[in-house]
Amino acid sequence: MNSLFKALNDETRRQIVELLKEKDMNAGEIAERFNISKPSISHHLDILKRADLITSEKKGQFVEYSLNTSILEDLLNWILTLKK
Amino acid sequence: MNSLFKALNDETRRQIVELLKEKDMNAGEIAERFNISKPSISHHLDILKRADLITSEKKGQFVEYSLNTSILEDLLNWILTLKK
DNA sequence: TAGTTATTTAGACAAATATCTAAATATTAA
DNA sequence: TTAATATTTAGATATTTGTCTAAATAACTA
Repeated sequence: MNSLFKALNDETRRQIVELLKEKDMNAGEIAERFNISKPSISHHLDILKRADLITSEKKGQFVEYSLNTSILEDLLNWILTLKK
Repeated sequence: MNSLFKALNDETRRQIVELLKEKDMNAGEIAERFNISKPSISHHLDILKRADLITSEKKGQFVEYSLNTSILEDLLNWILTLKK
C-alpha cells in the first residue's frame, strides 16, 4: 500500500500511468513526452514497477512498458472502506 | 489531486484517516494513538486539512476533527478511469 | 487574575526524493 | 568487430518532508 501511494505521489508518474492507459510504450517514447532527462524517467519507471503499477518486457533493444490495473483494486478497496 | 495524493502518502496520515472513519476525535485523542509528538500530529492534521480530507471545528479548548469523504470521489474517479 | 490544559507555530535537523550528467550495459546494423 | 541506438546505473546535489523541542496562543478553572 505504501509503495502504491508513494508511486502515485508524483505528477510525472501519474502522467506516465495515464499515457500507458492509452497504449503500451517503450522507455524512449515515454521520455519524449516529458521535459525530463531519460535517466530520470527511467527512475520513475522503476518506482512504478516496484509498486506493481506497470510491467516491462524487453523487445529487442527497446523495453516496452504496460499498465497493470489489477493492483489498483487494492487502492480502490481502501478508499471504498473509508467512504461507507 | 496533488495535495490529495501527498496527504495520503504517509502511513501516519492514512491511519489518522482510518481513525476518523470510526468517529470524530479531537487533536489530543488522535495524538494519543501514536508515538509521535503532538506538534508532529498537528502538522499531519494540517496536511490532511489542506487536502480537504478532514475538517476541524473548535469546541471550547478542544479542536475536533472529522473525515470528509466527499473529496475521495475525485480519487475514486481518477482510479476508475485508469481501470476501464 | 493566575495557573492549567489543549493546540498550533517556529525553527532546526536528518532522511527521503527528484533531478542532473557521465558512464555502463545491451542490442542492432554495417 | 566497430559504430550507433536504447536503456539503466552511479554518483552528486538541491529541495522536500517528517520529526523534534521550545515557545506562542487560546480557553477553561480556581
